[in-house]
Amino acid sequence: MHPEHAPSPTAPSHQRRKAERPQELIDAALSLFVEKGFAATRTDEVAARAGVSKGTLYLYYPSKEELLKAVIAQRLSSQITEGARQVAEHTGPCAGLLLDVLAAWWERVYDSDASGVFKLIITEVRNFPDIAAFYLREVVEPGEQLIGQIVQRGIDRGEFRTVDVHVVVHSLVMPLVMLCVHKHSLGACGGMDALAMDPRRFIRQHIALLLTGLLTPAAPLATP
Amino acid sequence: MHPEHAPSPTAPSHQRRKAERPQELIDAALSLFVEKGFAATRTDEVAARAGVSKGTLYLYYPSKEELLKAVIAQRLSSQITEGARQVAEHTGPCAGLLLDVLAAWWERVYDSDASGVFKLIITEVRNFPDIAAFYLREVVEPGEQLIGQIVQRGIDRGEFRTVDVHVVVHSLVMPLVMLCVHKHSLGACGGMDALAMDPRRFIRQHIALLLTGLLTPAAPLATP
Amino acid sequence: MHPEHAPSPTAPSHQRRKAERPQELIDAALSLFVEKGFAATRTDEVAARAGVSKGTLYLYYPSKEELLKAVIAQRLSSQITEGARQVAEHTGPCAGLLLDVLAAWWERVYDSDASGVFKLIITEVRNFPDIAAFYLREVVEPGEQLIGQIVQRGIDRGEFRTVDVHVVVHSLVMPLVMLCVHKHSLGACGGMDALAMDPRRFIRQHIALLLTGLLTPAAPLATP
Amino acid sequence: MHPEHAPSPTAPSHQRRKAERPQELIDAALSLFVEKGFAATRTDEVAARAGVSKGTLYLYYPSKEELLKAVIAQRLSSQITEGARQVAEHTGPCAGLLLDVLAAWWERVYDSDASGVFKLIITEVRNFPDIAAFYLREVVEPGEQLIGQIVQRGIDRGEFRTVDVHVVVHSLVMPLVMLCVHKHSLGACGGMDALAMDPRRFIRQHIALLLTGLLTPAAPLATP
DNA sequence: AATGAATGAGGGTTCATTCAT
DNA sequence: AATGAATGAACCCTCATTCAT
Repeated sequence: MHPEHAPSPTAPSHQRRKAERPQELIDAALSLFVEKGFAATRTDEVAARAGVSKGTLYLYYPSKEELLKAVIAQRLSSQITEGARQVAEHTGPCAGLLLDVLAAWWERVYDSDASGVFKLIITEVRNFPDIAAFYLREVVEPGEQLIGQIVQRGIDRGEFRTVDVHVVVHSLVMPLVMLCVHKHSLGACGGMDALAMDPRRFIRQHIALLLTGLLTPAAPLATP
Repeated sequence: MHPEHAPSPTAPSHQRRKAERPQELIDAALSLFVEKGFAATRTDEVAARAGVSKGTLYLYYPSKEELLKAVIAQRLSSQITEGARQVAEHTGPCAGLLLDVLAAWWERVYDSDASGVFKLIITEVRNFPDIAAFYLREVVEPGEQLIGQIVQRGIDRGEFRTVDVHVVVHSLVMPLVMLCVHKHSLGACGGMDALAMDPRRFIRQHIALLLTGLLTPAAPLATP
Repeated sequence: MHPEHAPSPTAPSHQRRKAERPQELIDAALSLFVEKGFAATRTDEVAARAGVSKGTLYLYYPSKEELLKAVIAQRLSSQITEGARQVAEHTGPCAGLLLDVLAAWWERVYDSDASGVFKLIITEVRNFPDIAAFYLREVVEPGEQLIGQIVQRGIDRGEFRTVDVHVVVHSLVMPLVMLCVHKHSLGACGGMDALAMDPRRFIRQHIALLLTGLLTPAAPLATP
Repeated sequence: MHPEHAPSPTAPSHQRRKAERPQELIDAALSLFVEKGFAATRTDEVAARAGVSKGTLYLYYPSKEELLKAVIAQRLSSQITEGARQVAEHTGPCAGLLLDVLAAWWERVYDSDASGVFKLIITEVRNFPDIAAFYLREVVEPGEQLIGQIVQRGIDRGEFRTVDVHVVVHSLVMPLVMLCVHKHSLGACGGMDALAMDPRRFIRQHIALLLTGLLTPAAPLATP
């Protein structure tokens, strides 16, 4: 209808900014919500960190609460799909696959600001119950599915001892999540490095330790 | 001044109530802070749940923030000492000791409302940095000390393989903490039991799984 | 339950103020809503005119809109009952009764701040449709009933010509209402006395003029 | 400056639109101001109802308040002149003239959206005192002049009894104005037709009723 | 000691107005 | 001329804190 106003690669900067605003606001909101909590974050802070005025925020999100939901929704989309691809392609021993998939996924999340989403959910889920169902469906279930599948395959192939898959999955994953949470709580309280260790090294050693308990005596940890 | 109100061994019940007020307020505050977060909890709610009026709260704590600190401080005291005693008395294999100490400590915490303190600290530590130092000194360090000691003793005795003590301690403990946090976040969002498992059983299996990876091939899991 | 807190004639001034607050707030709100309109009146203005702070207003009324409804509701109660009593007691000619009832009712309303309610309803009824039904039921219908009854009695007795009762009632009443509205709109714009006349005199002459048109040639205006 | 855009008798349609913008904006503003009140009407609503964007409104009127003044000013011009012409041409009895002039004028106003201006003035005159002087000079005074003149002529000719002209004028006119106001307040609150009558019929009967009281016994209501 | 009415600073949200395009 | 994104002052309402009783 109004082709002369359609955004295009050569659109004026005014138009390009508009397209980027929602993401800028979500980024600002995520960092502040994780930092201070939802209730303690003021909308002007979010706007200021996104480089706009308070009123502008409301051009894109109708309320602070909707902004929170947008933050959660957009960070949860497709965090799992990448791992699924890795699994599909893999052919070698399951132990190595587990280590690779978990460590790769975790490093991707831990290094990005998506790591804060775990803290955010822990903090806010009881005040906004919609989030719970969403998170379970989008993250918890597909994630457990994925890891559980690998563990089951290892058992079926005789690489792993016969164990409760559910238990193993949680023993593996909980510390990964915990480190993400830690990064944004005690870990962010400068000066006192509570854990006093390299998180990457820890995660790999943690997985290896569990694999040691998991492997049948004969099985190798990785392809020789 | 009012001798007829002087406290006595046979003081009237409303005198006894007075002595219990601080604890009642702390209990009310803890449950609400854990439930909704510090910022989203109103002081009238705390007072109401403690069965007093809003003004009364301020007779015992000078501000909402001081109330928070009192909540944290009183819940962290002497959660560790019990474990230390167990360790001192124990003589058998370290694997059994680890399982006993960890499971006993965890069950005590998980079943009480002290479990909420973990969520509370994760949520609020960045807004109240005093809490960080306090928590590290009172909980994290003595806890790691205690568990680390047992692991080290197992290595020294040849029961455990030579591993990074720090890593093992965190692999062991993080899921315990995580379950406490879960109880008060997703786990409290009625209806959807995300984990779908018995936490007690999980914790024992988790520890056993790690011990399997930890034990030297010859060592027994428990006293034969 | 708490007899020691029950308000009593000898209650402390603190208690007596509390009992008077709702009326003080309604009076303040009525005058301001009539003066500036509902939307253009700020809640702090209402509070200030009532001699309290902004927060106090919300101890008594949960929102500005509920305050408006309270204003309307309390001013409409029992404005009609007094007239009904006069009618019941009267025995003489209907013309005199009409003049007395209408002029008395009108003077009572015109001189009090209830006169502003007419303007308020005209102004706000479309934004708050609840008010319409309430006003029709509490004021319009009983009022028309009352006046219509007198007119009908006059016709039945042969004092008045046979006319459309409905029309007469409205011809009589509309200028009365109009003067009330005028008092709070153009009439309040100091300096320019648009009507340039004594409203009391006008109302009596207006009624008399209509009665002249109403009376059968033989009937007297009042008891001889 | 831009000769290619110079307006011409055969200007393109978007030029003609431009010329109509002020009127479209005034129409939109009038209907909304009457509906919701000045303060409760948002400028985007006015713009939307006029079919333009919010910014465009400010090309034609420098502020919301100036728009209000424009609305009032343009609706008040020349509502009276038509009546004046009728009076000048008339020769028959004054009673018929009064009925014709008043009913014709009233029907013209009541059926158009000019009827809303009465409500608008009642509602806003205290917030914008400029309007008061303007309205009195442009509408009230010439209107009273016109009607008063006819009444006076009737008295002079012996058609009407000797009465207070001022009173008669207001008794005649107030219900006419009131019906206009009613149309846009209670009358617009769908469903409950408070008056339950045909306004045209009422107005004619109202005037006739007053004329009955006004006429000397011998005078006819209209030319035989 | 206990109450709860009162306060007022502060936060979420709206909207008249501006201005780059 | 027209747009609509952006602004920020202002408004409604909340709630931590105080204090008279």
